Amino acid sequence: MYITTIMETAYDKQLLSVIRRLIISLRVFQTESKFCEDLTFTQYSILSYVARTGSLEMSALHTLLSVEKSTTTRLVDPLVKMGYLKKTQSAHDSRAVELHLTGRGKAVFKNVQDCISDFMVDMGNSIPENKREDVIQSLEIFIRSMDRCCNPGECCKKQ
Amino acid sequence: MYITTIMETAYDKQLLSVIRRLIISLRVFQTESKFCEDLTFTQYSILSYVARTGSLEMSALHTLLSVEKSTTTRLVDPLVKMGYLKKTQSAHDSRAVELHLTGRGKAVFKNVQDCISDFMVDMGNSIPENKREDVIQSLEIFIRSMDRCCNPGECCKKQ
DNA sequence: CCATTATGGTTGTAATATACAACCATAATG
DNA sequence: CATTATGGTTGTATATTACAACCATAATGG
Repeated sequence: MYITTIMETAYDKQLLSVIRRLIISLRVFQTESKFCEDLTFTQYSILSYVARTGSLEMSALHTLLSVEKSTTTRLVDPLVKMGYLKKTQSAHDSRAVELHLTGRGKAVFKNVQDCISDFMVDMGNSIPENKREDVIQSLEIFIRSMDRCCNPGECCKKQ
Repeated sequence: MYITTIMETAYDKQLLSVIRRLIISLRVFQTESKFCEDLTFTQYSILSYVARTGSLEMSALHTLLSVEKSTTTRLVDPLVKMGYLKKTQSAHDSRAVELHLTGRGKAVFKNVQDCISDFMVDMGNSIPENKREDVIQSLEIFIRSMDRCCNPGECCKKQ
């Protein structure tokens, strides 16, 4: 009983420490790094979502990225300016905007994709082969538990 | 052989997807959320590093946080202004600044700690008990592999 | 069929996190 | 003692993001 308590405390500390280090390590994907073709990770993600579906509405995109619609506009903007994405009016809702890859967009996306893919392979390779399944699965669990417990207004804000 | 290739590709995709979702889920800790006592997660971390060591130099802190020294100054600043931290000159190096918790700082830290601790317990609880060890371990592996493969100037920037 | 409400998107404004460069003071080195 | 290195701050700039206000169009419900 006593031991359980101690171990639970230790576990919480580990969790906290892991979260801190995760945030630091994941920083590579957020600010600093223009990957290749001068795109950020998020911009690459946007291209990849559009590529995957052929044509994507802004509203779908802001759901995928989990950001405000205004932020979506601002993230997409440079991609349009650089000529990688094209905006067209949706057929069934004249308010909605559809995103498409341009010819150049496709080419650039292919490049970045290779680049990111190299990265992922590298990363995958530095995880011992027999652990890979576990790692992914654990990450899934971790993410789910974070999402479950961090509903806005709940925990930590209850006070 | 063929199957292996396919599975490796799938694995990379999973990794990519997991990274994206991690970034989104961890956002709670970064911008939005003032936890309690109007502190951000990073500010809480700073208090906790100082509390742990009793007195901490700025240079040690920017190593712990993995940020530029100028950023450290700016993160610490509000905590000093709010009267939670005190800066003193180091005894053995008159250039160096030591951080200490004030009385108020200690009280506030205690509060936030309880708050964060609740959060961690919640989070821990939403991970099935028999998976907890695995999750932590996998996260450790994941972090290590990210740090190993993302050295600045390496992968993705090679081109 | 029109009035109200909801939705999709953009723009204005602001906060935060962060880096890099320039700088000052003090230490360390040779 | 001259040069170089280190600890910290301040100036400046960029990216990410939110919220609020707004416009246009859609949907709903008397």
